[in-house]
Amino acid sequence: MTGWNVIYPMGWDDNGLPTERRVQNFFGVRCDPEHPTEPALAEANGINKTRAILDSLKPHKERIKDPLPIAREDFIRLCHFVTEEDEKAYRDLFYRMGYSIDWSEEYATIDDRSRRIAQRSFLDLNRKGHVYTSELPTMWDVDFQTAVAQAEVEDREKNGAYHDIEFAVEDPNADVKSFVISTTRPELLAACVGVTAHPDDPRFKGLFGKYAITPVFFSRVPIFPSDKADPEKGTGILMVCTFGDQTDVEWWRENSLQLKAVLDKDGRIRPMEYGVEWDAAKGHEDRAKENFGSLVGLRVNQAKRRVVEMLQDSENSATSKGAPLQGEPKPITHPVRYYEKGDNPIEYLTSRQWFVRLLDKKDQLQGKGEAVRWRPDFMHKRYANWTDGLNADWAVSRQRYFGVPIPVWYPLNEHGERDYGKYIVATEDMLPVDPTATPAPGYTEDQRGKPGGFDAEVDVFDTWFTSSLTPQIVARWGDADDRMSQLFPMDLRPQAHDIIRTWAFYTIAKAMLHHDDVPWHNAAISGFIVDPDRKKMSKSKGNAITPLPLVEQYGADAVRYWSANGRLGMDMAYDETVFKIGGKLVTKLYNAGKFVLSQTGPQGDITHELDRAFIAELKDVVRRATTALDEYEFAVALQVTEDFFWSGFTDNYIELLKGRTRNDDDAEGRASAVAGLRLGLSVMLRLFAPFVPTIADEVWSWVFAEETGVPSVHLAPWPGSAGAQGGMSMPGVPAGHDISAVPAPQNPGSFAAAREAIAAIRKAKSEAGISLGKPLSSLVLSADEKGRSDLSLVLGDVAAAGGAPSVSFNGAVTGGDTRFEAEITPLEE
RNA sequence: GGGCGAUUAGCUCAGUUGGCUAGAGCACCUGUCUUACAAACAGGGGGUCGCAGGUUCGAGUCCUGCAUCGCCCA
Repeated sequence: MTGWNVIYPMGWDDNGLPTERRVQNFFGVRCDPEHPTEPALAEANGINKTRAILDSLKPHKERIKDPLPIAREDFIRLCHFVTEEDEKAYRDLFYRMGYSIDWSEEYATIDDRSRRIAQRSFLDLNRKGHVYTSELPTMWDVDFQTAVAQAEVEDREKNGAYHDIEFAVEDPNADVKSFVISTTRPELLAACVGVTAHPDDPRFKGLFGKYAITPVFFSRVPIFPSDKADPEKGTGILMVCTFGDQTDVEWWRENSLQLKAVLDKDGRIRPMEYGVEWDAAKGHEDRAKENFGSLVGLRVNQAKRRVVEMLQDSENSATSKGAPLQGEPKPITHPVRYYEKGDNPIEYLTSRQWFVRLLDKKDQLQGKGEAVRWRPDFMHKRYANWTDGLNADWAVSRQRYFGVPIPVWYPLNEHGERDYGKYIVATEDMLPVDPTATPAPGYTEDQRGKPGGFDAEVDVFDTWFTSSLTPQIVARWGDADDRMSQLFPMDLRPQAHDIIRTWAFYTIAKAMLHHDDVPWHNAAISGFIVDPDRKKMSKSKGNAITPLPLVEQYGADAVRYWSANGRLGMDMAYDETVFKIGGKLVTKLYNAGKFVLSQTGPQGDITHELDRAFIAELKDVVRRATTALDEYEFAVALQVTEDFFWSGFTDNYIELLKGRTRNDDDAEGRASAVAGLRLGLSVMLRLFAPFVPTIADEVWSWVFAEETGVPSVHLAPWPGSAGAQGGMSMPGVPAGHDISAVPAPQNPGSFAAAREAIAAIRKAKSEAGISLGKPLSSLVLSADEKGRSDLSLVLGDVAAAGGAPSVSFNGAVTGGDTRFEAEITPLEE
């Protein structure tokens, strides 16, 4: 409407765990890459057919209890079926909501272009030295069995218990022969590789440099000082395990401690011979081996119970002073880290992953964050705080199936072992590529898995690795039809505040690493719709609402009206009355349009003072609404428009004109009235068009479409706009629809004065208990000099609207808060 | 523990750089079938602006502290 050629693409983020989980639950299957493909499944062309085939392989009831393993290829096909269904539902909803999306610009993060550009991103990062693969302790979800990134982890307040456990000091000559540590995770005792306390803590100063012996497993571990140990917490001395948390990782690294990985990728205790592969104090080897053996295969919680039992056995003491467990466990609540989509706590496992180097670029990332205009401003703080608190590089590899493959292979040595240092990256011409299906450059397929041959990376990218490229995907970065120079950086990223640390952050990071630029100039951060008690909506709490039933009940315009009331960055309490108000606005627009377009009369210009004064106010409304929209303050624009529509246009201007539009004796005044009404309606429809597009376009279609040759209000020029921008073609503003062509009134206060006068007359009629349409035989207004002067040019309209033959004046209003007061005499019947 | 936001009428919310008697819609009360609209219109009542200090001629607005709620992070 303002003449700009705007791109508004639609992208579907269909990679990732939620899709996989839905497929697993919906079909009763699980992905097993070792499993052969099922030919029948390849024939399936949709959900129903697929279910029938699966039912013939294994009944549904049994599959739900014990999921059917299927090949990766088959699994991915099912993922596509599910995402297609979901996307269809959203597409239908967005159509009904009237979003002006360029549907020809639709893309999905799993489609060929997105995969190609995501892999191109990896190639570029690799070329620039920003990626590396390494075997490191990483946050791991034991249910999904994948690495997760810092951004995907959240703290949850959980019940736990401090267990006080006695350790022995190895040195027989030490002053202190034993000490007690306090831990919430006794099951990690077998992974204990050190003990630490604060360097200034007098209780433990003498121990530093000596060794401790753990109970139950009789492991010899160093005692070292650390500033990070809190003397106030627990007993002030604690065990370091591989790995309980991020601090353990740091202690392990800084002190070159041993690695005792006790947990397997599925969250169970690994088979390992304590006292054989891992040391145990002399004479205790068998005991250590037997104790650990009883834990093998147990889940974390089971292992915890078993270790606590063993800690109650004095035979397992390292000091021969009775049971190592001191007293009863003390219940506490404490924050526990979870993968945001997970049901069991995060564990720190050592595994090989791919990383994007970000920790060394915090300053640059802050600079780019400052170069983006955040709306509202304070949202920038969220970004800055997150960037400041980064403590790990971005782990981008995921041990999942439905995602963009990492385009990498590894050469195998003569023993068939991967040489990770010499990894092979795909070449540009291969993209998109699935390395498990295509041989590495320079190799042939028959060398796959053979000594001296190659082996494919099976991991896929984190879903954010692709969705952080949405500007580049839309701009087709690096493709033959590249549009980067026109579309990058983009103008606006609209998104909610919960994904500043992920979507916004990673998108800024990628734009910086690839282009040393910002991805967009503005970030408009919306709040959430919260339930009437201001609680976050969630499916599991049962307080969530979905838009479609509301669209069906109240109409798309009412739903849009409601959402347009939300201020950027502010949560909005769900309030159904707002839909009703939106519905009333739609009805009112319909009725006002019907009335205005039914007024006929001689053709003519807007010459009357009242009409020009009304248009002058309307110009101001246009100016304020336009300014607000320029600042992304759409709620303000709507409110300014709506206020004037009700109190300026329908309740007053239309009412004041009803006399003149029917006055056969004043052709010029009548023509001016009809023209003023129609221009007013035309402008109001265009101002409302972004908010209530359906009714605005409906009313436009009745007369204006044909009259102007502009078939839709959404193609009509924005009131007061400069016309076509940047080479776009726009229809000119048709005669009678151009607000700027109307001359200024003689007195800018005319319309306001008429409005106040009519209010005074209404008040008098209301207080007299008579109908507002009741004709008057006399109408006397009290007004001061200024009031009389402001009214002088519009008296005829005021008298007609009041139902009086004429207006006479009295002295100024004494007291009160109005300029005008009316004395009325109803006409005798 | 750190950061951010919010707290204004019964409800949902505006209130721009400090400045007339703090506003809107809904709800409530009263009136009106009025030639676009009764899913309407008109009139009216209703607030110690979370609390306590401070700055100022003047504070819903600025400063300090506190309380409550929410979000983000540790």
